[in-house]
Amino acid sequence: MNASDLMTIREMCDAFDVTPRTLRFYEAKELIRPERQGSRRLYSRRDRARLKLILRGKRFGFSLEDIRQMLNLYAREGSNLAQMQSTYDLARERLRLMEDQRDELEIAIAELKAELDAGAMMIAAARAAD
Amino acid sequence: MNASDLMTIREMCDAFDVTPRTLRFYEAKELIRPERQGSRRLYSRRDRARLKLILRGKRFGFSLEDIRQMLNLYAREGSNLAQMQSTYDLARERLRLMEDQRDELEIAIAELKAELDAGAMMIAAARAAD
DNA sequence: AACAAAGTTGACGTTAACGTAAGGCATAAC
DNA sequence: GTTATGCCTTACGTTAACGTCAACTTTGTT
Repeated sequence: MNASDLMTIREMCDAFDVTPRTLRFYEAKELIRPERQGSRRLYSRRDRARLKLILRGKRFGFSLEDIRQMLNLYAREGSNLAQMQSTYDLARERLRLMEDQRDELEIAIAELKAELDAGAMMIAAARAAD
Repeated sequence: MNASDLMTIREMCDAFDVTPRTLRFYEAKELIRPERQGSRRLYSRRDRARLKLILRGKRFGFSLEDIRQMLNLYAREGSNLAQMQSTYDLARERLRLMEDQRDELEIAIAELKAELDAGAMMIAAARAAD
């Protein structure tokens, strides 16, 4: 990080634990827009903030396309009510999906555990009969 | 289901809520082996049992390849200790993965909820200032 | 000047689990 | 006999998020 607060692609990769390919990919998908010094990309503080949001979105299970839309809404006019609302709705929907997924997972875990208990008994039986 | 207990592909689809493509795909992947009457597939009780196991495996998050191996182990010699053990190990590993996934999901849900609460307040504020 | 290190732009490859035609028998109904 | 189904095989298409070259240009180092 130099005086003007700009970072090279490698510094970004080290800082956020991503590959150059990933950063270029996000740029191609219009999720970030680093400035250029000649042909080299230089990432500003703002770019880093966006990347943070992107990575967080991914942890939440949003697709890059979802994230792009939310970022654009966010950026265009921070105070547009309708846009904030639609971002909000999107997030709520995602939350429901995540909760459903968690519930299904919980059920599957319980079932698999039961299965394993039964299987463990069968293995023990086979071993005993050996 | 006729006298000999065999079902056509369509009956199978209706019974298990899958598409013909799916059944043929599973067959190509050597997960099921329906007999033929001419070129037509006919599914036996045994095939249905396997399909049940396949679908259950999918709910557990196993890949078709995992499932294939487990079915083969299961079928070859029901009482081979080493084989049962490896199936068991695979299942235990999968269980761990599922539990990890559930935990991460739980965290992400909590984070997203917090985010939404904050967002809700901002929207409310914007609406009030409107 | 010469060479290595870092960055750039294409562009094809990967993975899983099917979807989706396209074109062709075959059997069942009318 | 012919239309209407139903089934068959073959094979390319799909989706997401990058990975993995290849072939250059640019920059830094000695």
